[in-house]
Amino acid sequence: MKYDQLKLENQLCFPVYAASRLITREYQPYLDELEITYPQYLVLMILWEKDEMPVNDIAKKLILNTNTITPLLKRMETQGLVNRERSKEDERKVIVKLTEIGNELKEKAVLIPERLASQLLEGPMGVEELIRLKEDLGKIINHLLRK
Amino acid sequence: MKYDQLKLENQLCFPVYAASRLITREYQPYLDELEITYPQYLVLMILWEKDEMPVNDIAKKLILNTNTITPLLKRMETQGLVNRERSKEDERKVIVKLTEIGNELKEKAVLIPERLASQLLEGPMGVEELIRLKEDLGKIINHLLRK
DNA sequence: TGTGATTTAGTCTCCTGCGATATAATTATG
DNA sequence: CATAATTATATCGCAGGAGACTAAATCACA
Repeated sequence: MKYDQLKLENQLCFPVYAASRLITREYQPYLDELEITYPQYLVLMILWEKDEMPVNDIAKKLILNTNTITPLLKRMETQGLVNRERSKEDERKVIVKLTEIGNELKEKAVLIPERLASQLLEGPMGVEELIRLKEDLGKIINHLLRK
Repeated sequence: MKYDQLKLENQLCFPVYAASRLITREYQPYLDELEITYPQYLVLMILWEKDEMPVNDIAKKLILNTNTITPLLKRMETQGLVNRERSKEDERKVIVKLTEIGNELKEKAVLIPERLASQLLEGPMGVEELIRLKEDLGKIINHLLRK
């Protein structure tokens, strides 16, 4: 059939798109407990690893534009999770850092990856396959970023 | 280190999330030519394969809620890509079908998957690996939908 | 030193994506 | 037949995500 490549099932794009939403959905109940959203969780993970980062560094790590990250960070500031203040050295930069509350969330969040991992492992894929999947996606991400 | 599992790089979720956005971004220039968005393209692919579907069937295929798909379809109707009309047999149903214009877009769209595929194949992964990746994601999607 | 380019954030606007809820049509059941 | 449950779609409100653009600070270099 001439248009076979236009079938949804034959494309890589759709599974990536669908899996992304389904995985986010899977996080939802755990994130609800902490009263944060999935992108907020990603920001927190970055800051837990290295506190005090300029907006742009966070955007780069998450591969997001500043017009996405700025309102996100503002909402997080309103919720009392982070502080935002201009850098003294370079006044173009806004340094984002965790509040006490943001820092304390780490203790509760530490269980989330374990729970997710065990949920995924209930499925047909083993640890090695999931790691390979992660690495394969990493290859695609690097390839697309390189251009 | 106690919190290693909270590092961004150690989680599967983030690569899926990032790859999804990057791939969509890769489609953008091609979709811009057709003046459609990525989710609109997904809807069209479904209708190109089987025209005249109720809203709910489209939503299920795309794993989207009706509150996402309804405004999407309305915008597509405004753009003249599809028609929406209530089913005679079951008046709860709204049947979505392609317009002449929506149908003709198929001819132009047929090149998109080829272009995307060749772009991905410029990267470090071969056809077999990409197919395996698609299947692995399919396994995860099925597992998460099953629950 | 001055000025044009670059960097960094932010704003505006539009399109998703979804939880909660509403409404109307249909089906199931006592 | 009546009404409760289910199904199909839509609405409301909020949080992303991104393109196009603006503004301010800093940098590069003639």
